[in-house]
Amino acid sequence: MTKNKGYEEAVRPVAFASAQEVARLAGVSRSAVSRAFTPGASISPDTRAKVEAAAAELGYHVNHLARGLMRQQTGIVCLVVADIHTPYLSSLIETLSRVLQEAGKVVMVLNAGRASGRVDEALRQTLNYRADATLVLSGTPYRSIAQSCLDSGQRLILLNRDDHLPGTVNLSVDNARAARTAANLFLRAGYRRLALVTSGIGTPSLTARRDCFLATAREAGRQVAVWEGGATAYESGLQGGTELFASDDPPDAVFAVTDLLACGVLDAARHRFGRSVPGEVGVIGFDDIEQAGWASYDLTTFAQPVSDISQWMVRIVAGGIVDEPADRVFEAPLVWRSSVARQL
Amino acid sequence: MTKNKGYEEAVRPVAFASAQEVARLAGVSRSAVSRAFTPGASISPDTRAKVEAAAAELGYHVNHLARGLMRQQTGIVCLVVADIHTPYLSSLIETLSRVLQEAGKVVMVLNAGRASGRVDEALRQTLNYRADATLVLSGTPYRSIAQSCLDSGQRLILLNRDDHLPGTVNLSVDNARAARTAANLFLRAGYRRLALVTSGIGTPSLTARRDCFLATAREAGRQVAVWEGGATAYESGLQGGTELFASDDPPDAVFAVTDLLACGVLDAARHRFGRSVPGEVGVIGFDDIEQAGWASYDLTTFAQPVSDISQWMVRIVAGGIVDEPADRVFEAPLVWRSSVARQL
DNA sequence: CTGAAAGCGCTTACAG
DNA sequence: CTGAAAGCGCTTACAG
Repeated sequence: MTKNKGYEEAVRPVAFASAQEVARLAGVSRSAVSRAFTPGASISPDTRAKVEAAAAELGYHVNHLARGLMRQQTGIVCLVVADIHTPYLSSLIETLSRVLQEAGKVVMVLNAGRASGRVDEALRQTLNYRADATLVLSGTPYRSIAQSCLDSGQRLILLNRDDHLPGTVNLSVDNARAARTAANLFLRAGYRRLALVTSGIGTPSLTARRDCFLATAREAGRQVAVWEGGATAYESGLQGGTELFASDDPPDAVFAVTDLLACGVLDAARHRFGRSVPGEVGVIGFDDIEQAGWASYDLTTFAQPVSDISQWMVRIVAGGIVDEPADRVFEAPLVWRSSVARQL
Repeated sequence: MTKNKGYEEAVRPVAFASAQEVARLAGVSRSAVSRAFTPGASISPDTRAKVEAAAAELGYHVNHLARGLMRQQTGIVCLVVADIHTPYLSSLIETLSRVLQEAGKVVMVLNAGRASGRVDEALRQTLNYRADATLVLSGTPYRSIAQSCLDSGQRLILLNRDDHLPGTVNLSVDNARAARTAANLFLRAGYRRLALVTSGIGTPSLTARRDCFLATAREAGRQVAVWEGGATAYESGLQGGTELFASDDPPDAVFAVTDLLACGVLDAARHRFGRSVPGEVGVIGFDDIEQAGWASYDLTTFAQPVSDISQWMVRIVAGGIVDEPADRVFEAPLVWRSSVARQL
């Protein structure tokens, strides 16, 4: 309350300088200070200079909280995400935060954990801080809370979700096509005993990859051994691979629905069963995480269009897309490496 | 300005309900609404119930921006960080954001890129949004801007920085001890031609690891081949390893100052020179990233005390540490795996 | 326990 | 181009 009383005596006030103080020092009005920090506002070069000098002297920084209260936007964009440490998501966050910042936004990260309900809790924070937009990178919000976001004027963008909530923008990746390509790659190369490894987490993306891979194999008259379990992580791939290769009819080709899983499968094949890759076992992953390119894996996979997704999200957030439908499906291009033979 | 005029006619107002509206609907004062959302405020169960009912009906969410304006804190904690996609940093962000949220804070991530000056730009944002605290995980801020943060009452915590700016809290890891341990491990096992691989980025941590490794080897009467270059990444390790193993006097033990580098070195040894690890070449890394535990690497390394660091940071941010010196050096425990022999 | 009032730090018509 | 004034949505002594 009296935070700035006694200001004159204090050597170094532990508090922020206000526009009021800057105005006083510069000998102009409070409004002039405001204008000096508003691009495009009408202010003479002279008073602007005076304001800037005073601001520098006082160490003044516009309070964006107060500004957000007046303007209809705060500049805050929320990222709702779980498993931040995961290679794919961390690169998405990396590039998303970069382009968002370049667009003048500031990003708030809400770690939604893996527990259910955490997404909704995050969305509530989003509302509390009056975010201009929120990008849901993992998990699915309940309709009611999502509706609240929409009602309050927030832009809500969901990544890889099935349920098209009206008012929401849905971005996704062409999982079906990639899964079909994976199956055909195996079949054409001459692999005969196909398998699929996926986690126990049934996100729409993973489910789509699984189903399309199975469908394509079936159309070609092939059975597919399916291993499903655990988290979407290396360990699950290692375990799944181990169980598959230990079975009576071990596969010679496995599509792992994620690179993390694929690395585990590959290590199981190579280190636990001494199988050569791609000669005895072909492996295909999905995501093109950095490790997929490392010499020990050199995984054939599909690249997440991280850059395209980020750019599109920013365009939506920055209001660059209006009236044209913002929903979009991005391609995940095949990245050829050496974990699957071209021809056996 | 007239955002809520015409509210009665609108089917669904695209705007936020205010405490004022909640008060009207609940038949209480504006203050009562405020109290209903302030833990510990004096309010009767009866009026609280009325307020909650009205709030639910209107979809009211306290505006934390306005709240932050009045209280002396915003609840915002900024993370200034570069290379977010990197395994070590992404796990630090993962656990930091989790514990911070559990402590009732909200985290803003400022991607400082790798360019110089970006840290200062980030710190300026920190000031604009009146963050309660900011944690600098990468890079070094200029004194002047750091001083501004301190002056404005922000808590400023720096990770692994050398320059102890007064007023700032400095957290670091015992790099010296780890590097010494690495050298001794090699020497005791019987490795004879030591090498060190580090990046061209001279952060205090990397420099300390390098210097202490070299000093320990020197004390034992050993020369160390040093490769230094590139970013702190797998590719640099691969290149460094390749050049070292191709030299006239190739090493039989290399300490890579980071796991990412170590993975590259190990792949160079194994895949480009057919050297067996740990029999012909021993490799030690630092960080204990997830990949260090993967079967293809199984890297002996030192674990970043991510959890301890996070917990300590949160205690400082939440005000749990007062008057006692908050600076701290954490140990990075050795993680024994199979990339270095116990005895050749 | 409760309400009226002042105030946080800003922006933006409005009138000059 | 400029200043006085109203208002954004909240909290918190103050007085009852």
